[in-house]
Amino acid sequence: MAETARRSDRTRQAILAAARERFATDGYERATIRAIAADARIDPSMVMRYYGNKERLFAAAAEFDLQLPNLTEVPRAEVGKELVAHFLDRWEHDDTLKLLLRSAATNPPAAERMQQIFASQLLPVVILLGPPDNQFAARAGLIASQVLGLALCRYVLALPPVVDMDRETVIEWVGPVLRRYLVERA
Amino acid sequence: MAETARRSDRTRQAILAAARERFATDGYERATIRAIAADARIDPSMVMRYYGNKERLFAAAAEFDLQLPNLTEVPRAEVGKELVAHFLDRWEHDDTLKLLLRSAATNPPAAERMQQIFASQLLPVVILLGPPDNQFAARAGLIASQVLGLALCRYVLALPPVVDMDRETVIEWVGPVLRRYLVERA
DNA sequence: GTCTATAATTCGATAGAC
DNA sequence: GTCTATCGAATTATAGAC
Repeated sequence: MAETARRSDRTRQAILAAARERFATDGYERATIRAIAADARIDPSMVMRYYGNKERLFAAAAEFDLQLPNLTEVPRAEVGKELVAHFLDRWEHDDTLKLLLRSAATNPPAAERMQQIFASQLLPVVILLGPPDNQFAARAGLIASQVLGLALCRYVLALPPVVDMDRETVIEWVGPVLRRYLVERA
Repeated sequence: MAETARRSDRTRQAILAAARERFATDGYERATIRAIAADARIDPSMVMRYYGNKERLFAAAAEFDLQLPNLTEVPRAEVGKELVAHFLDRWEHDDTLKLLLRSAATNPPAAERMQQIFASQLLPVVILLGPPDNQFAARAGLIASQVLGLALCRYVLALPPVVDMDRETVIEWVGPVLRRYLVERA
C-alpha cells in the first residue's frame, strides 16, 4: 500500500534524524538505540527492524557529502577564504560532520568513513587546483588537519576562544592557511 | 613499612601506565577497568581500591604538562617550526595527549581538561610572544586548532597522507602557519 | 594487600503476540 | 507494522573472606 509505504518512510526518516542528533552529541558508544528511539518517538525494536543493528544504523546516519564548491572560477587569492566559509556553512547546517568527528575518535568504522570522505571528495579538488608538484595527498591531508582541528575545537571541545570567534574572524585567519596548503609552494 | 609502601607504589604506577595506554587507544568508554587491570597484571578490584572509580582513574591518567619550551630566545622566523617540532616530540614520547584527544570527543571531563591545559599552558606563551593586539586568546585558539587537528589526523584518524608525512615535511608546512598565528598581524 | 563472589545496571538483540 | 517481554552479555562497583 502506498499509505503504509509512506508511513514507514516517515518512520525511517525520523529514526535517521534522531540517530544523527544522538550520535553527533554523544558519539557512537554513548548513543543508545533506546535513546534514539525515544527521541524519534517510536519503539526501540523498530530501529532494529529497519536497520538491523547499531552499526548499520550508524553507517546510514554517517552518509555525508562535503558538497565542495567549484573553485576553478574563484580568484586564486580568495580560494582559501572560500573554502573556510564553505566548511563553516556546512557545519552549521548539518550535524553529520560533528557526528563523524565525535565518533571517529573511538569507533574505527567512523574513522574509516572519514578517510573515505576526504580521499574521495577533498583530494580531487586539490588535484584540480594545486600546483603539479605531486604533493596532492600531503596538501589534502594538511587541509584536513586544519579544517578538522578547527571543527574539533569549535564544536566538540568547545575551546572558548575558538567558539567565540565570529565567522569573519575565522575566515580572515584560516583562509590564508588553506590557500597556502592548497595552491602555494612549500 | 617501607617495603610494602614501595610495592604499593609500583602497583599504582603499573595501573597508571596501563590506564594511559588503554585510554589512549580505546577512549574513555571503551577502555574497561578489567582490561586495564589485566594489562597491569593485577586484580581489577585493586584499581578500585587505589583510584576509587573510573572517573578518578581517568583524571589521574590525564594529568599532562605540555612542557612548552622558552621561545623568547628563538629567532622570530623559527618560532613556528620550533613549536611544531616540540609538539611532534611530545606526542611521540607520551600517550597522554592522544588519550585526551580520543576521550575528549565523548567525555565532557576530558574536554574540560583539554580546555584547562591550553588555557593555562599555551595562552601564557602567546601572551609573552605575540604582538600587543589583544588577540591573545584567538591566537592561542587558532594554534590549538592546527596542532590538535594535526594530531587528530595523524594519530587518531590515521589519514594516510598525514601519517606518511615525515617529520621534516610536517615542520616545513605547519611551522609557518603556527608562526603566523603566534606572532604575525592578521 | 589480594582475591572471590556478586550486586545493580545497562545495552544490544531476539522471539513472538497482536 | 507495532509493541511487550526478555535473553545474554558486559560493565562499574561493593562486600567480605583470607
